[in-house]
Amino acid sequence: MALRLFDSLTREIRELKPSQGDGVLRFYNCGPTVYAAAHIGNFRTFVVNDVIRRLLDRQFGASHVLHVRNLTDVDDKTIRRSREEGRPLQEVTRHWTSKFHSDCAALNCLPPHVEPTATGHIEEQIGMIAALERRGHAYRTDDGSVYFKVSSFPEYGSLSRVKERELKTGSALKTASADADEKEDGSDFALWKAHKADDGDVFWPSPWGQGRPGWHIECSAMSKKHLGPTIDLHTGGVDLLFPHHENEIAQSQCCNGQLFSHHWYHSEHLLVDGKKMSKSLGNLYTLDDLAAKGFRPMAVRYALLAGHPRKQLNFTLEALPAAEKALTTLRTFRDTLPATGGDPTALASVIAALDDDLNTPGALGALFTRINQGPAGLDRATFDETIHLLGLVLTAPPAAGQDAPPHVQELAAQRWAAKQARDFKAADLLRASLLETGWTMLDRKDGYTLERTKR
RNA sequence: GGCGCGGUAGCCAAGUGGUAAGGCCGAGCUCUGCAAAAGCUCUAUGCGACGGUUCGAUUCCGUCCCGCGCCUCCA
Repeated sequence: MALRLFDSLTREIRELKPSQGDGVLRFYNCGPTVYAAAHIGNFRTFVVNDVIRRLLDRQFGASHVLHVRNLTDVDDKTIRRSREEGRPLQEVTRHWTSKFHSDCAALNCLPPHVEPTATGHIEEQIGMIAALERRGHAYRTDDGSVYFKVSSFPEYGSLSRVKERELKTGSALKTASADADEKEDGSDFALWKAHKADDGDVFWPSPWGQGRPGWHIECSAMSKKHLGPTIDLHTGGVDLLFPHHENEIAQSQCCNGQLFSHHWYHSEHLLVDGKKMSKSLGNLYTLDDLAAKGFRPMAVRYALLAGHPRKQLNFTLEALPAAEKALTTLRTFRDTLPATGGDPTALASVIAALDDDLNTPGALGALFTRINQGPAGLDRATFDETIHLLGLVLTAPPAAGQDAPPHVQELAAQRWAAKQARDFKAADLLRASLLETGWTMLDRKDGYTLERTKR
């Protein structure tokens, strides 16, 4: 079995394979803008990409996969944040980069092999822009900015079919961006942005004067530097399809004179309560928000994988208890398995679902279907190997109740004593008293634990 | 207005031209004094509506209704 993924460019499901002689699969995944804590919608994309990475590792061997995921550490949002907080840009982006890393680790996402930053590749970006200018694909404006001339690239729009829509709607597409006046054409986009007062001390020297790179060029430059001019797979969220990826194709191909990426994959958005997340709707969650409600990151990961990656997934808080329960079932089942000696192909149906355009809900369904047939013929090695592809970690939730207040501890001790004395009437009364304090006593084999009463 | 996606049980969600995976919830049962945990069983004559193609459609085609996303720097 080989991994087949939908390709946004050709709009068909195609097998992934390395295009170059060294057999290395070159994989570029558009990363986050580090100006705030990433929300679970962002993480849907990163978790999905993590599963892709794991499947690629499995298929081609970990040493034959090169995974690059960038950090956007300079743009309007990061600069605005820096100014609002009165802190240097680097300090802000370093902080949120670190937060992103710890969140990724909590979600058990494998780190990419290279994690380049936009500010770390200013030279490369300037080099590409200069090359585009030389080749007649870019032009300067009076304020010292440089724009990509979309009309110079006839294939522009092939990914998003933006041309079709423009032909039909004519002038219906309004250009709302602030720099519209400077552009020759509404579809042109910034490669280099001249320094403005709002940028403060964020600028670099360039052949066009002080300024900073446009957003799209960073991915073209970093991808080229770390993976070469032609890559095998480029991914991101659907919202990046246009204009970001469309612009990347234009820049890279006009600059390098060769195909940019053999395969494009876009994961769909996560909706919360039926709507796209937004602060104004109050339905935007970060991992910390959910942790505060008592949900572990692994439950979030499970919930994110419970929907098909190319379909909008409607996330609700109710999904998390369901995910926790499902993880418990998986863990409990795993513990009944012998270490080895089972059929190594026992879970082939799970892997087949993943290989078939990353059907994660189908894979989970296949997994539970097999589990419901009982443990016979399955061993832990095979089970773990399969679970590893999904990146699920099946450790038990931390024991709750150690922080019970003294009077609760006292009641519990009394009840335990009553039970040992087989005075069940007293024991039941004490259990009722405990419930009133908001705690539940769970009898174990050789003792008991205390948990906050659920609901 | 354009482009794209979706409407499957209380909730979430796969899937197929041949008669509906799975998870959660709920119900019953087993086992533990009780409770919890765990295990077992059950839960859509039905897949937005109406037409069409077909021996047969939830699955293909058409129309309609509803929801969602994108349309210049949002994963």
